[in-house]
Amino acid sequence: MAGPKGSKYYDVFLDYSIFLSREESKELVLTHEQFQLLLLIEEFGSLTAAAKKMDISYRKAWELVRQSELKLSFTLIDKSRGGRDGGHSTLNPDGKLLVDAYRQLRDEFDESVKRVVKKFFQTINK
Amino acid sequence: MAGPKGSKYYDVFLDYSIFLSREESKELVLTHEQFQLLLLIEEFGSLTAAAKKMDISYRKAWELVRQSELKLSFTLIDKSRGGRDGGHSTLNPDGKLLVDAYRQLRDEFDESVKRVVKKFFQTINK
DNA sequence: TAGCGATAAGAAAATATTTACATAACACAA
DNA sequence: TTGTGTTATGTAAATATTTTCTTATCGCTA
Repeated sequence: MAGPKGSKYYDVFLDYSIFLSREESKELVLTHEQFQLLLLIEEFGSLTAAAKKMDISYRKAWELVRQSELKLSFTLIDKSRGGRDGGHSTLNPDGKLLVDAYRQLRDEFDESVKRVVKKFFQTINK
Repeated sequence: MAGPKGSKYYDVFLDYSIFLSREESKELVLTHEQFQLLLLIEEFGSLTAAAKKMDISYRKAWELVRQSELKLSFTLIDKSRGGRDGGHSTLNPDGKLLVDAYRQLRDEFDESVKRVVKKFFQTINK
């Protein structure tokens, strides 16, 4: 999925999200949304810009970052105020590592999705 | 992740959820929670039992099923009231196919997670 | 030194979600 | 014909989340 025209699954897409959680308590540590935000911060070097791209308020984006770092108990982002451009936010080395692992997993997942979807449509068309 | 003792990622787990969405509108069609519910309905043959297992109210579980079928515009579950046991809910052939695809993807994802996590800890320990 | 654009953060208002409650139908069995 | 356990569904109450507004700080630049 997405399936071929005429299939029940036309225009429907089998998708996934990646997140971090505590193994024992199952508490969410980093949601898919928080990962997306990190990717956008990396791309734009700005929390304001990332928030706009995600179509959420700056206030919410700021809270997402705050919660990410609070839950992990280490920082992911270097932030600064003032200066020529008003300030910026960039991933620190820990943030980069995490985002790199995320990207690797995403790439592997994308391949899995393709394989399984192909098999699915072979099955329902037999 | 979960990482080795002493690692920043000790007790933290890299995880995922699978869902269905509309390719163009990005509208959610079947959430992870709805997939979980289908799995439990398959296992127990009852919406009431599945709701209890998921620790949500019957009312909510019923709404999740209703929305699933509404969004897909075809049914996934055969439901009946009355009878010896009061009634039951079971997956119909479409429901079974979907749940089977879900399980296949889940199995492939689990392997991917293992691979990537291993690589991650090789990286941060070098 | 005034302005600009970004981060920082509290608080209230607006929305959305979830739970709780209530009532009913259904079909079998005792 | 009454009881039992399930599905069916509307409504109100309770919670949670998100947005909006506001005020502040920071450091370069004109």
